[in-house]
Amino acid sequence: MSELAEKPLRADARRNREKVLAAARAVFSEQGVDAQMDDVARRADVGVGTVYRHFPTKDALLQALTEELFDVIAAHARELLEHDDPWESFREALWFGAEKTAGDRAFSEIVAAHKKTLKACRGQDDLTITVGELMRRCIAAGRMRPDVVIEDIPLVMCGVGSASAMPHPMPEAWRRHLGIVLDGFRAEAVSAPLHR
Amino acid sequence: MSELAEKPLRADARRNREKVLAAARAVFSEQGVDAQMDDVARRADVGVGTVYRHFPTKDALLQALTEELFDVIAAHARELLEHDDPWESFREALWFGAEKTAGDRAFSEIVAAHKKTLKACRGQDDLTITVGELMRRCIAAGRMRPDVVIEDIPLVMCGVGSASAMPHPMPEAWRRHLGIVLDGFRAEAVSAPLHR
Amino acid sequence: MSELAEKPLRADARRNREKVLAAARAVFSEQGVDAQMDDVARRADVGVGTVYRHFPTKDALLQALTEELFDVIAAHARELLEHDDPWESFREALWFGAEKTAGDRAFSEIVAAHKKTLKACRGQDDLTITVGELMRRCIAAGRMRPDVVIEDIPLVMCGVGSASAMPHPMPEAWRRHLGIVLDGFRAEAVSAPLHR
Amino acid sequence: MSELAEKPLRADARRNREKVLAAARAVFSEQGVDAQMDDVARRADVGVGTVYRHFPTKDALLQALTEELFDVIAAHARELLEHDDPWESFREALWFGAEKTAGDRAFSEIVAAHKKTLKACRGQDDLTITVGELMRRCIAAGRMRPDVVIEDIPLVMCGVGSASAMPHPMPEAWRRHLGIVLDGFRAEAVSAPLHR
DNA sequence: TATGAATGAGCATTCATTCAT
DNA sequence: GATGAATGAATGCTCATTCAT
Repeated sequence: MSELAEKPLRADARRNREKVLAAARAVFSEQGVDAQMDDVARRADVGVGTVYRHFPTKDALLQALTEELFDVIAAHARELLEHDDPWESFREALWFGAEKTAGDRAFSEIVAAHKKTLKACRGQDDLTITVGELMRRCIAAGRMRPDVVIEDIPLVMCGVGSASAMPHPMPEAWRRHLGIVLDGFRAEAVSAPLHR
Repeated sequence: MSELAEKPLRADARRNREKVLAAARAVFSEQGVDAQMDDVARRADVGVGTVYRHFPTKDALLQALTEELFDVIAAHARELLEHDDPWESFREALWFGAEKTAGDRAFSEIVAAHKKTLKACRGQDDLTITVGELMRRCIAAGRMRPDVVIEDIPLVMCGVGSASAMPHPMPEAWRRHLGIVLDGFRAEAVSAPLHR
Repeated sequence: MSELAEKPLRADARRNREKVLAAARAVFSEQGVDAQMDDVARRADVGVGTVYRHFPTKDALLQALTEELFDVIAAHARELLEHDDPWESFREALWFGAEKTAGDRAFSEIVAAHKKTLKACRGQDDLTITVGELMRRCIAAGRMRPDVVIEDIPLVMCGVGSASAMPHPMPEAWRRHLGIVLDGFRAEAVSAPLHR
Repeated sequence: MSELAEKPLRADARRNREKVLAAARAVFSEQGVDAQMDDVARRADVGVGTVYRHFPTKDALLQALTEELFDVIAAHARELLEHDDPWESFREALWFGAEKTAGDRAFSEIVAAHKKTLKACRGQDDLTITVGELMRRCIAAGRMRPDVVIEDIPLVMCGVGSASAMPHPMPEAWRRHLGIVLDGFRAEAVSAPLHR
């Protein structure tokens, strides 16, 4: 009956797990990875003990949050594999991921790897593969510079994430920036006489 | 004759101040802003008290380190104002700043504003003005997309900085990435028909 | 029914709070305000964290201790407002307060204002008002010199407190002293021809 | 040539010693015994090392300061032994001592014994003896309550000292208080029907 | 001898994690 | 299972004292 043979998990337990995850999402996305476990518990309206029942350590909780977001972004990217226009698919995948990254300070910090290098996770691998594939298609269709590689994506995302952590975050700043950088990824960009 | 009219500062004091700064640079650039003052002292082979004699708080030390780097980068950029080719000047200014940013985890974190929003400092203002001017020249010469703005620079630097904070930092990653992004800033990039 | 509508506070928490207060009372009354938080924790046989859970700062703990004592003294004084003999009431109020002051080095230091000027607290205001009233009655009844003022009381208490902080505290010293000073406050004292 | 066969002490050394003592007097009398050695040095316009050359520890410096004041007060009291009127002599001795105590926060704290119980010193012993003698004369002449003892004096001084350490020190407060307490010490005071 | 930079034990406070209720 | 009080190692900073210059 359960999706996975993991644990049936009583109804109220599952409900609590969701409450904790939601609270943790809210707290960490607002305050970054240095937010405190007590704040998460308070926001979830449960005791810290309950948080620790579902997630053995703070890192585990952060990991779960991160994986969840990677999963969402990866799923969205995967759907875009169906689309015809490779460039638009890639563009939309990035845009969606940026939107999520910009809205989550902890995720930004983790993507930037400045704090808490997280363990490899399925969602991230999945996302890497999918976006890699989207990029391959763009390049194959002559729509993207052939020297853009998958490793470029986190670096772009880091800029997006930092924009929203700025003292005076301008919501539109990262959007404009991303637009420019994506333009730079286009094959047309490199086709111009680049070096004088 | 003296660089600053501040205080002559005894020879051994200056030497120690340099030792502290060097140690702090090493420690914070490796471990980020969360490194401990005791580690700095240990690395400098002095007592903590000595660190605090030269820098009243951890923040002040971080600030000094940051300003120093901004000063170096700004000075280099300022020299480039003399060059004829506006694009190459801009490119070199960014490249130099990126080199410094990539090598300093604490600086990266600060630029990304994920931690410790530092007080405004002269070097940073100077750099902002100078790079702004370099950009204006590029745009005036039709060498840069006119919609690139000074606010884009920190976002790019954040990506560069994150690359070296990665679990398996590939030194060449940020270089390739920066090259691509800078290409994207070029006027030629946007002049191409964007959607065929 | 409940003394305070604040928080019910779990049974063990209240017990620990009392343990902390008692230990703090013991430690600070013996060693003065410079005693350490770790000593309080050790004496209470709890971790420092527990001390800080109940009192956010050392000052807050000291404040609580001080207020508690002021409350006890003020309550006792207030009861004495019921008595008929104004002089005996005043005398007993002072005596009781002196007993408490003499037994508490931190309280003595605070009353003497040599360290940590504490924030105004209800108990102290209450005590000031009540003793002021007791004094007014004495003066009205012609039992106290009319030039004695409420400000004299802390000065007397300071002497009492110092007696017990002496290297070789003689418990009887402050009692004899207080007796003499109180005699000096009596109306009869000043009514005698001062220079024969 | 030198008063004592101690050390001839070079002229500039003596001058420095005086500078240090004066600065220490100023600093400690204003800020109490918790003032810092560095502040003393700064005030004396010498290095800390010089302070430590003349006084091996902070306690030794405080001790010297205290002894000096005790000496001054004791000398003044000793002169008063010549006077005819025993009461006026005693009164003036106390008044003079109170004036000094009120003007010196560190001295007040030390007299109150709340901090740094100082070693016995000649000046203090001298003062104790002299004031004891002044008191004996008063009592013999029937001018002082026979139950007032020398131990009462520090307790009175503590009150005087605390008055000037108060958050809003009223310079006149301790004077009025001392007047009242001294009145209470008079024989006439006790000759009145004291206990109803 | 004077200087003031260097030392480092000491102290208040925080916060991830544990565990008694 | 849930709770939240308890724990205590960790961390930034102070200041009396020492010692190289």
